[in-house]
Amino acid sequence: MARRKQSVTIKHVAADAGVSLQTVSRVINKEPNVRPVMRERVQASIEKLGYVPSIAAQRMSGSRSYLIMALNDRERTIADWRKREGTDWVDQMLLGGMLKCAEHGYRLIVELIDTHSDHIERELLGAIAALQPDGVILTPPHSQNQRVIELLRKHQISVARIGSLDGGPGLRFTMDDERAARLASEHLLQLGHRRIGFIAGSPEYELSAWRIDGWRAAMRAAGCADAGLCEESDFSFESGRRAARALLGGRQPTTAIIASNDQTALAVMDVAREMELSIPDDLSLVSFDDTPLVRFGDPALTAIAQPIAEVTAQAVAAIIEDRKTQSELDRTVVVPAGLIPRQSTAPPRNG
Amino acid sequence: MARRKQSVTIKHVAADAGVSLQTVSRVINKEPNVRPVMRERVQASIEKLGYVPSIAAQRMSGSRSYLIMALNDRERTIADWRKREGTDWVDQMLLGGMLKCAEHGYRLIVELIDTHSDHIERELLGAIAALQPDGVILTPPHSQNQRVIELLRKHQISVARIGSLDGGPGLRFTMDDERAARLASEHLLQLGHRRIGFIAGSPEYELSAWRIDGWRAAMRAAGCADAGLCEESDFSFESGRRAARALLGGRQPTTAIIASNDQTALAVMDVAREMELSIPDDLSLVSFDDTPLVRFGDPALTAIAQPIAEVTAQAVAAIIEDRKTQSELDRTVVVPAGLIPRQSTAPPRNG
DNA sequence: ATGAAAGCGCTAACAC
DNA sequence: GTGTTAGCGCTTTCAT
Repeated sequence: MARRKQSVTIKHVAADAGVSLQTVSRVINKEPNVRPVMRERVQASIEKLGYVPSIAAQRMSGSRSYLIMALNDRERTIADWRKREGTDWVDQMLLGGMLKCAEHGYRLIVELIDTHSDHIERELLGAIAALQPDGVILTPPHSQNQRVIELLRKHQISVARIGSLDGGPGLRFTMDDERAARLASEHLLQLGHRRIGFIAGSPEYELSAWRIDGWRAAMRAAGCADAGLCEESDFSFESGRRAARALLGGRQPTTAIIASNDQTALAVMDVAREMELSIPDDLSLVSFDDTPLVRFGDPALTAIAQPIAEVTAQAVAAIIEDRKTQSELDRTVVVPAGLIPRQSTAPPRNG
Repeated sequence: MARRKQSVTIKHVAADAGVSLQTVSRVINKEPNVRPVMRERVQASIEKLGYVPSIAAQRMSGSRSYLIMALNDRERTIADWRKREGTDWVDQMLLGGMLKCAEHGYRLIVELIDTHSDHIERELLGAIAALQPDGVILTPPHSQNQRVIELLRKHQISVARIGSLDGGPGLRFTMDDERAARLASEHLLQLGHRRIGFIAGSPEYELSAWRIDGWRAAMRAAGCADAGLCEESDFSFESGRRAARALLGGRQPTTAIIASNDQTALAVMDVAREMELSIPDDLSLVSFDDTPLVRFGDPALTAIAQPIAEVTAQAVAAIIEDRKTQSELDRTVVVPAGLIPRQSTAPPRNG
């Protein structure tokens, strides 16, 4: 197969503008030490010839690949895609990430890695070797995986971690899950609920603990007991059902439940239906994911809206900035999630 | 900034195996003219060192970039992502496309291009120059854009077109929209409907006409009049409402409607609600998209399920095959969409 | 069947 | 400020 060559290269531009390759390169990369006259002349040639640098070539010689990898848990992501229930985590990452990337001539590329695999390092190394991304955006649970973080650092790849604060210095992003859980709890407390159950997410996720903290803080601030009102889940529908039955089945059933994601929230609705509990009359419900099923279901659920697009956009921006900066960035960025009240929360019956 | 180098390169493997670079390259690319002994020796070194070729370097020298671009309409895609109503077209493309790519060491990269822009060629040229993809998967309406197809052909990029048959030779994929529309119509005819309205999609889309054809064929085969029963839309909710009002507002309202996508189907539900028509008692409804809102709404809609993941997987496979083959491929692949009966279709009241 | 050499498009380092 | 040189990791071509 014939060698496929670039139609317009930096050489063409250099020839057309009557300057050296290096000057063109400097203009492309917005480097200093180019007279405005030259700069304009080169820019004109670029426009005229419709020149766009090859990112492969840029990567080969320079330090940048103009590629940012969005790393997601393979199993969960594929399961969501297959289920087709509208979970749009990846879409929101693309929305925020791709657009921000485009502003800077970068591309976002989605990559799936097994979380529980022994050879997670091998998998990741493969992706790194193949793509050589300038940066990686880690989502839970990868964002708290020390082996992953270490590996990326060793390869001098900028890392933005979403939903994890442990794990050393770097770029950390949270949606302030603790505050979000507090908001949800306070919303229910204000409606008059006292026995508010909490379905925690998988303990493998750092943010699961934050959410419990927020709920517990709110409960205690209001003088409510929280003992026995927190049930664990693994974010799955089935584990949500188990948790819901535990919270609703006892002698003192909760009058409200906060579920750590959409699946467990739907599970609560399912159990409530079985028990002939009406939402919100007999039971109030808050979902920690604002997915389509949650928003457009009957009743529409009060939910925590996580600004995933915004967080991803900021993560991309931070990575690009990190590339330019000499010193390694070390900061935490908070893009708070908000509460959207809908029809699933109301005062308790005997409130 | 320091030059960031590959940790394990083909050189390391060659040294470790005691062979030339060339032999390693041959093994990587599964080329002939390597003795089994050598091949195994090299494979062992690759495994041992965890070597993975750099796709940037592969692209620089060879003819392949191991990148496949999935091109989507920018405006529509971003609108869907922002609306957050669960449209999962891109997700399904990723599901089918990424996994198939992974099998062959390829990556799928999503790219958004304006459809109505004058400088669509410039945009596309930019993406081509930057990424130099081996292949591009075109979705409607790009898949029928002659300028786009021409441009890609000129750059020797394999093209797989989904949802377009016009536009010359190449790899064409359809979900047999005509048959799908026929299935939907026959389903309603069998239930006893005679006045079945059809909300067509945007006439800019080739497949909109196919669907009309399928519906019309079924109607005529059943001896039903179809005059005045087809209303145009642009796939938007508002245009769906207009179409629904036209079909339901006259003296002889239709007893069933087939809507060309989820938005127009939801619009029909909206209008039906306003007119106090019950679905399916007063009106049967079929949606041409099987999105979450359609599946989990109340009532759950009878829908055409489009195998987007499967089509994309096949498109990826065809592109990769096309790269290997000398002769250019020219064929049409049909991955038929199916009908999923749900609660929105029933015999007409006076049927 | 295997190896050596040239070059893809670009940038870092250094000269001027 | 600007140009020159070397080389990134790999594949192609050609020689052996």
